Amino acid sequence: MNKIGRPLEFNPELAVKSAMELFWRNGYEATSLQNLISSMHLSKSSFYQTFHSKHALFQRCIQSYQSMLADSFLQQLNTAPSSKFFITSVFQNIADEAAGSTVPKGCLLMNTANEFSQNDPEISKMVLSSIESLINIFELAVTQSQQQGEIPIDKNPRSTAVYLVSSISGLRNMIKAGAERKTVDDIILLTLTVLE
Amino acid sequence: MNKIGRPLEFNPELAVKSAMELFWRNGYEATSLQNLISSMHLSKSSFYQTFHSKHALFQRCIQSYQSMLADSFLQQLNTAPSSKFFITSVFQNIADEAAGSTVPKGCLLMNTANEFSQNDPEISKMVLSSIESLINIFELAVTQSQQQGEIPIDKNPRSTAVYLVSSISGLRNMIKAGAERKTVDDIILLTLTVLE
DNA sequence: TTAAATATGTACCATTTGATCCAAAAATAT
DNA sequence: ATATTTTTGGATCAAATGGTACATATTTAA
Repeated sequence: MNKIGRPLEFNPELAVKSAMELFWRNGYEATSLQNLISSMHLSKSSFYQTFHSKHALFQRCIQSYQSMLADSFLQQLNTAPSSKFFITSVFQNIADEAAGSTVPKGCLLMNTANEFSQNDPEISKMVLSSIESLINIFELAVTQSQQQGEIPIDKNPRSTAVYLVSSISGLRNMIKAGAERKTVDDIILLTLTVLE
Repeated sequence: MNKIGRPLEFNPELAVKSAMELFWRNGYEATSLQNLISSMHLSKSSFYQTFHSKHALFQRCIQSYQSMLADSFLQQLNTAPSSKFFITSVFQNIADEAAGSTVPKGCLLMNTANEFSQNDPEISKMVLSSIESLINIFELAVTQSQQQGEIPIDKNPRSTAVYLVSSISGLRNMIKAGAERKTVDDIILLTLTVLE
């Protein structure tokens, strides 16, 4: 199947990525079409022809975010010295958000859950299933870590994974709220005692 | 000092309360002036004369929310059979959000931290100090509970309080995301093991 | 009863919102 | 070179945004 007609002057994947950055940083409502087409470097007509609507683009961004995050986690898990090391390093990386100079963005999935709550069925469904897939990764990590003798065998992997994801969400909230580094470290310390 | 002129036809306190409900449920951006004056039952001119701007009203709502929540917590803490009972019942009450038929609203303070992140200095400051005051209540509860012999004396009250607030925030996020009741219960169970 | 003070309703404001339309430009395949 | 296909820029859209102006209504104090 050959391409016909004038080719795109922009990279849709890259455009989605910069849109995702905007939504991630500012949320759905607070991101205007102007903001989007400016940072995506495309015209309004190209925008609508390619992405159909702000809402549709947002869904695409959520999916892009979810797969980006899942890939990153799985890669980290595979290359970590141990599965428990992976878990702790996830928390440590988040803590660095609190120390960083840039405005903390949190997690796009949780931000979206927060902004939309259950008011947009389509979005809700995507967010929930995305979070579910992240939970699965942590469940895998916990199970592996138990096999590696780092986490007591009596802990339920699924429950532990859900707890970790919930904790991460809370931690990022605290960071967004402006919690100091010490506070963040205290939270992480206590959170991880559950794995012992 | 006598009142002069035509008296108000509405109760400002009550109006703030219904505005707070809206902001709580939908967030700042997604709540329009139309939404506000409709549910507050007042005209645009009365709105601006009394509350000056959407932004100013929002700040007032945050303050109202914070004192409402603090009062409620302190009252619950004082009437609870034990301080640890207070802590666990806070989590149980939140869990009921997940079972309830209404759309979960989360916590206005955390919702706001999430929506604004660090982009509005005035709001940020208010949110952070409000959260701080909630942390203090939990710190008091932990200290009392330690004196009552329910929580090990080696736990740091402040760290534990911060952990609890962070956990609550995460839990409410999960509920907003649509987590099932069983998932919510699992999270709570693990979260509270830190107090043992 | 009159003057001062305040509240209210209506009309209005510029700006921004997300979205559409269409003519012109550009690239490909034949 | 031409027909086809597609992109692009700019004009335009109605609706909604937060906010203001002002004349009118209503109440109080003197």
